[in-house]
Amino acid sequence: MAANSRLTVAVHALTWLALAHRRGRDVLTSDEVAASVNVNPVIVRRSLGDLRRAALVSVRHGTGAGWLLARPPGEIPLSDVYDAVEGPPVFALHHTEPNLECPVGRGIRPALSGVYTGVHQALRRELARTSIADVLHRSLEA
Amino acid sequence: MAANSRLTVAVHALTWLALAHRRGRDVLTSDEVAASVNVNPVIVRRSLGDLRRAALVSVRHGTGAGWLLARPPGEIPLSDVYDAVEGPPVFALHHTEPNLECPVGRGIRPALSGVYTGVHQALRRELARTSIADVLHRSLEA
DNA sequence: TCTCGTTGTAACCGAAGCTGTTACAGCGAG
DNA sequence: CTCGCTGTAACAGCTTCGGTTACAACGAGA
Repeated sequence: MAANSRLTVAVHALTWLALAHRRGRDVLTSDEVAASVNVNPVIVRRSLGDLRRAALVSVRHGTGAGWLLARPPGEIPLSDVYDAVEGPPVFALHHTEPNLECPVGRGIRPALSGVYTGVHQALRRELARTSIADVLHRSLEA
Repeated sequence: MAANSRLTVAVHALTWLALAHRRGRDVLTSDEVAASVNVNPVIVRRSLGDLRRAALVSVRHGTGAGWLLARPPGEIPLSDVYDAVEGPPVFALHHTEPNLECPVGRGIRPALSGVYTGVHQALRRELARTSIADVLHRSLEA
């Protein structure tokens, strides 16, 4: 379980909220979401907490508490979900400074930095092509 | 040091080999490469070992041993380097099977799998736009 | 055939991240 | 005031990664 499943958990939770909304149940508790994703409720709360900070979901306290979508599912691109839950970038530069007496060591960091920025943008652009509504639609037709 | 710097190390090593070749020194030892990247020589050997398996570099044993590029640097796109050294994909699906009694749990895995495949292809397409020769050129002009 | 420098790996350590779990304070509708 | 759920801290277990040491394998040259 090395690779990140955070985006998967967040998308699953949002998709489940979208389906519940379509069925007339706006509010779901983290236990209900956790039962579908099949992870611990605390994981769901951590994930939905990130999404709340990004204003993708709202939370209700007190009796009848739970989570609900803050936007229509068609207006939630996966790139927004990625920005909300994903931390460090895909590739890292050197963790120890390269040898600056070597011409390559001096100039390679800005060169690679530009490449990695382009990769990150391409990744977000690809994720932006799909919305939560798309994921829900494709999940139901399977 | 969470994120992967494996691609960075491999590209740095190949770029350094390319510059050495241009200066008339075809063969470099892993100690020489490690001195520029500023990492342990074993890390370099592990990385160059991956690149050798992908036929991007050749190795010479015995006296005057070391590594040399197996292709002109202009014909080594970073996507090939990525394929050679990078292991698991960027995103992971659920590590525990989602609840199959939920409609979302049943259909979301193929839906997300398609999205992640598209992201992976976009990432490789972006990396393919840059070659080792490009990285060397941009490093020297900095 | 012997020497010697380098490659190629295996084994282990420490640090860091992610999931999973328990525990508990905070909140608010009723 | 009660009660259910949120929000978060703290800790354990697992995995990955870089770092390091150690050693067998290899081959050009003497």
